[in-house]
Amino acid sequence: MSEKISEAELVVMEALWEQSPQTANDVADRVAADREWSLQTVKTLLSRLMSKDVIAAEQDGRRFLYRPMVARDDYVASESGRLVNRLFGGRVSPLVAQLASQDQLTAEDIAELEEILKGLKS
Amino acid sequence: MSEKISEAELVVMEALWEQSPQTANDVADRVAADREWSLQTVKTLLSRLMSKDVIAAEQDGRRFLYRPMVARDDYVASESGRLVNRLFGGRVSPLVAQLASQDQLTAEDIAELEEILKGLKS
DNA sequence: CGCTATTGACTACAAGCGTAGATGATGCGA
DNA sequence: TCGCATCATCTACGCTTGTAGTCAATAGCG
Repeated sequence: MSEKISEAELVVMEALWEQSPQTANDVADRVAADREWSLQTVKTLLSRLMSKDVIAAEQDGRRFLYRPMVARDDYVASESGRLVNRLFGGRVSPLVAQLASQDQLTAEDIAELEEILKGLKS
Repeated sequence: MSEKISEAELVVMEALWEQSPQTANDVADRVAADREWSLQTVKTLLSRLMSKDVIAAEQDGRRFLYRPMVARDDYVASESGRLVNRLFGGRVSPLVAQLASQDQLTAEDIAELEEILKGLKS
């Protein structure tokens, strides 16, 4: 489907998902929390995301307001699916087993997982 | 830690994880199931994996026997962790919720997840 | 002992990525 | 109306990736 979003581009996407629409400057400010990027870098990333059709811009006076064209949920879904397929042969439980063995599961996670399972069984 | 393994390189790693040690030819044959790569391509990938120190080679006559230096489990663990951190703020349950909402959970997965949770609670 | 087939090393090359400078248009304040 | 600040666009450049060709060494066969 929509082209691959690179690591750096994703940081910009996150900023837009957090709030939109935003000007390039807004995005740069928001991104500055994570990365030490110049404004130019952020603009380049915005323009690459534009050509990948994952964001759109609407003109507002002499600047542009950018907004995401793909929902974060959709992106996250496709990335998670890709990982599960690549590394776990499409099976989800080994992934969780893996994370569990790394102690990446918080008590809260465990409780929530139980909820999820309960919901699925009915 | 060890450097990033690219998509194509991962295919080669999978072949080595499946069985090792193997010669370049063995790997190429095994890889041929997935990808239409020339033997040269596989050799290049092997040599890049060597310089990334994720595989090692031992000389056997005039050829080399390659073997992985990182366990598949370790790699998988770090990749899963990365994904969970990048996309879910380190929380595991939203990942599973996400996959569940895509119907990626098989009945078997659900049963196994219950087992995992049971194990964790004790 | 010389030739050929095999094998790793070196080289290549286009596309994508991370990072950013230079340029050019333009709206606004003086 | 003129200069400046502000934007977006164009260009750049070194690095990685995907894919593969060529070269040089060498082991084994005849």
